[in-house]
Amino acid sequence: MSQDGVDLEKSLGYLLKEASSALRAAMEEVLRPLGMNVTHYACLELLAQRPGLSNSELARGAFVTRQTMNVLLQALEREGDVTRPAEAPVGKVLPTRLTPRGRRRLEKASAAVRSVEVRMLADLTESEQASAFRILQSMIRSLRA
Amino acid sequence: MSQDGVDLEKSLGYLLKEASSALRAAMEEVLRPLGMNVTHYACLELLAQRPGLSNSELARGAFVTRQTMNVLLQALEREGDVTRPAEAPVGKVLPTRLTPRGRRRLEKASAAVRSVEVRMLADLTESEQASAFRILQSMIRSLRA
DNA sequence: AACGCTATGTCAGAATACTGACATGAGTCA
DNA sequence: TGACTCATGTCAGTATTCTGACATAGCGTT
Repeated sequence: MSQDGVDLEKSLGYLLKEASSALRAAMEEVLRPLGMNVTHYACLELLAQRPGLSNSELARGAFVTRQTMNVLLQALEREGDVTRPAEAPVGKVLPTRLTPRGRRRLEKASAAVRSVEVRMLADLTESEQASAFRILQSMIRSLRA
Repeated sequence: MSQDGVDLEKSLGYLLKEASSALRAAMEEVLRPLGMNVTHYACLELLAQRPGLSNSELARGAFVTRQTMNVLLQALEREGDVTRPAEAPVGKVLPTRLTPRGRRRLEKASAAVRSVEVRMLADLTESEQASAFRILQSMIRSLRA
């Protein structure tokens, strides 16, 4: 910017984008040494919390299309971080699971990401964090309506 | 998701991404009928607030690389929404300005985007909005540190 | 003046994510 | 049962964004 610190009438929408962008950059930075990117990490984290998620469900959870998630899953499968049955147990849905190797890689990544989040919240009180939680959820609900 | 509404231990980071993603989707939706996307709009809005911004400055403000912003500016120039001098008045920096046509297109887009933001904040009180402002700025500051 | 350092605009190629399309399976309803 | 709708996994092609690289201009220090 030609003149910083003047942040003239920044809207909440812009601030939201700015914060999200800064968070993503910080995450990419700590994940790169581990050979991961954010989508990569999001996928493994989702699988740790909800084993057996399908490709489409993972895509929605990581905010990408199911085609994009599919190529990521193929790569993760090739590297041995996740497994999918060769045939669908029911319907066409292929439930995905972490392998022990994937779980180990996720642990390191989780620690790195947690440290970023801790830094992000460093100057906020408990009650401010609770407010942020409520407010963000309200925004999401209203936007989806 | 296989089971929605259970939002198990969602982190603030995830919520931030979720809100930003929902906002972007909502913006794309209202901008599409106007033949614009979000980066498109961000560029014009920045130019309205700070006429004469350079390519690199616009890129930083819209959270893309300067290469990406450059191709966008070339398109905007071709369509007659912005103008850039053929030669740099000083150094290599090419100051960009809105044309009357660009200003008119921006006005419609601004109205559409504002309506989205109003919807996003519909269920929040004035003081909650002020809290959101403070909190997001704190997060950004901490992440950049 | 001369040397580094940084930032800019731009070109080319690579990587990444997307849109479109298809066949298939589950669920619904008449 | 049959028709319809919707969601899934996947393939192909397109579009978009990024990384790498280059020449150049401003700025500060020596």
